[in-house]
Amino acid sequence: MPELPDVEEQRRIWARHGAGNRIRAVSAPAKDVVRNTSPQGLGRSLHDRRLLEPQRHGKWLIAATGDRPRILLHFGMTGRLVAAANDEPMHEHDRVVFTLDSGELRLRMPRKLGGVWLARSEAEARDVTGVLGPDAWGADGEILRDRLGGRGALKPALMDQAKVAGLGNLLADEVLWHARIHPQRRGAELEGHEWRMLARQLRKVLEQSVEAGHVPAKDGWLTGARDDDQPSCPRCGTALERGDVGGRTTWWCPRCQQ
DNA sequence: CGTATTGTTATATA
DNA sequence: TTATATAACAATAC
Repeated sequence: MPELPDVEEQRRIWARHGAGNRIRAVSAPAKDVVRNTSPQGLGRSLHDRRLLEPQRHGKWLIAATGDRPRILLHFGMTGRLVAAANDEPMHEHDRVVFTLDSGELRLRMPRKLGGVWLARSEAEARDVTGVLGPDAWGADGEILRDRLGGRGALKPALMDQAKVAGLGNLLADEVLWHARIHPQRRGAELEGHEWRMLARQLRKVLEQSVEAGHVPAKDGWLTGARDDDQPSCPRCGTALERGDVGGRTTWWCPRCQQ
């Protein structure tokens, strides 16, 4: 489930195998995955462009070229980048292929959510991604209170990309569990120390997740427990509670997260 | 067939 | 008006 850490891993792959290289061709076995132009149009715009260092904002990978055209990638639920040699056989889920001077970058994505967009300007990029809040990696207590301190429940706010960018369902639960805050607490009710705790735990969870390239299902983390048959809190052993918050499945510890 | 997950969009409500 | 809540939709594996 590509959230911020997973996309950061894709950014590293693009940086390692793409940056500095020139695009020779673009092909798309699944042409509908190229969203706002055709594969041919993408190829025309990108032909012979040199790839720069890619950026990430929330769950979006922004791969700049030359200076104008940017490639925007969103990985949906199942997408990832694969660096491959030119003669490597295609995988059935390789949806878009960027052929470079050396090797290829392939968007491998079993389910065709997400996709590839072309943006010729900052404004076009914004239209594609929608309004994105500040990236969650780097958000401090001030920013969190400022962005999430509304009257709504905290978890849906955490996942709202316009408020803070990069968190999905798994990370939101993980961070709230670490910070011992109930997912349905209203942002407006939180105290100063809770914002600081939230920011500290957010930083900790993101640090370790970004390093791993995904949210690790490690001991002592909610993600390591939530898929068990009888999930219990890794901290206190209480049976975890499962519910629906903001339309998403949510796990929390009824004892730690009051 | 329902569930799961990422988003977007539309509509309703406070 | 703005923010929030709810539901539908898209895609595909299990």
